[in-house]
Amino acid sequence: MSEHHLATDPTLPEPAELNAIFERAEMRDLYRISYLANALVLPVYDGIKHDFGLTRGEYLLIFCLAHLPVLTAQDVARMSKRPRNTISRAVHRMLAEGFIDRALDPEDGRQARLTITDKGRALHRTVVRRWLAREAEALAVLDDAERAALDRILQKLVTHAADLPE
Amino acid sequence: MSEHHLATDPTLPEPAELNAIFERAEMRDLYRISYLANALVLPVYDGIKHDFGLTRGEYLLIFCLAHLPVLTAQDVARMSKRPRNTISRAVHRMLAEGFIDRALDPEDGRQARLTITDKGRALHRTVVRRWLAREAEALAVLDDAERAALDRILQKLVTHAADLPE
DNA sequence: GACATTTAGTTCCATTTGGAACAAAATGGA
DNA sequence: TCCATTTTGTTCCAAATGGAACTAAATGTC
Repeated sequence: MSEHHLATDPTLPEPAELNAIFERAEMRDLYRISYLANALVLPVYDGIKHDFGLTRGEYLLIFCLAHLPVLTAQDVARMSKRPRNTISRAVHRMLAEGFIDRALDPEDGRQARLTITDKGRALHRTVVRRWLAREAEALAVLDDAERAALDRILQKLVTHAADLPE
Repeated sequence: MSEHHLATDPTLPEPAELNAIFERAEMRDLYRISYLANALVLPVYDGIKHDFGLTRGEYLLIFCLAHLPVLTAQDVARMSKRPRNTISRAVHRMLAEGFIDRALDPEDGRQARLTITDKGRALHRTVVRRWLAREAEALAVLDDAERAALDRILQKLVTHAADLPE
């Protein structure tokens, strides 16, 4: 096995050894959460873009409006922690596609009230199936107790994170 | 409270009500994981870019090399589930900055063996403090048992996710 | 009521991003 | 040995991204 590889030692890791980083990372949980978002969530967004032509920000806008009846662009920016200009662009493209409606607020000339259309809701229903399928794949390794624990803990983290600075 | 707002009903949500989406989202866990990655992780990357001029992909490269002694660019792409061209660019910029070294593999002319330099390791040590601080803030709402549970569950999810398609 | 400050939304611009096509090296058959 | 296939890494290009500066409307202060 070892015959004068000194110049190139240590050896390159086997594919399976690459997972060692999950245990060695100093910020274990943050690193894993970030990895999971990449590995689980981004492929779904890729599929959404491929099949429906929506970017991440555009779909997020529809998703928010599918769960809260009226929102301003600012609301969406706050909910998704994304810059306002991204949302602004998404609003105009989703308007053009007929997925959302927009009504100037008669009581505050600055803001506009955004709502989802039937077409937008139909899109949402279709896409949600993909999310649920992906989630089921991902959570397949967990038993019921673990799922319940994860659910409870994530909810705590998420409401706390919403209050953190930056 | 209600005096002829019919044209603009229903009312816009209060800021606190925006969190309702965490409970209404069909793919609760996936949505929360994605949100946490945005809310917790991206601000740290912003700080890294601001203070050290490294993009997310560039820092990830250094981070991987800080935990595994030798890697190819392909290894890093697989570990981080990012496209190879992104890593390729990061390699050359981090070489120019002196954070990593690169040695052509004498046994396989296609690949190059990447290692971290002392300068890279010093950067890593500095940046890790930010990650740990952010993680501590985020996990402050959890008790010890919850942290242990989260740790165990995330490890399960992460190793499973590494095997999922896409 | 005039004026500074805040807030919602948009536009501009430079950077980042990733898919696709590519060259070079290695591998696997026949 | 020869040729098809796979693998590593790179370049090209079009799209997405986000910071900063801006307009317009609302709010707060004197």
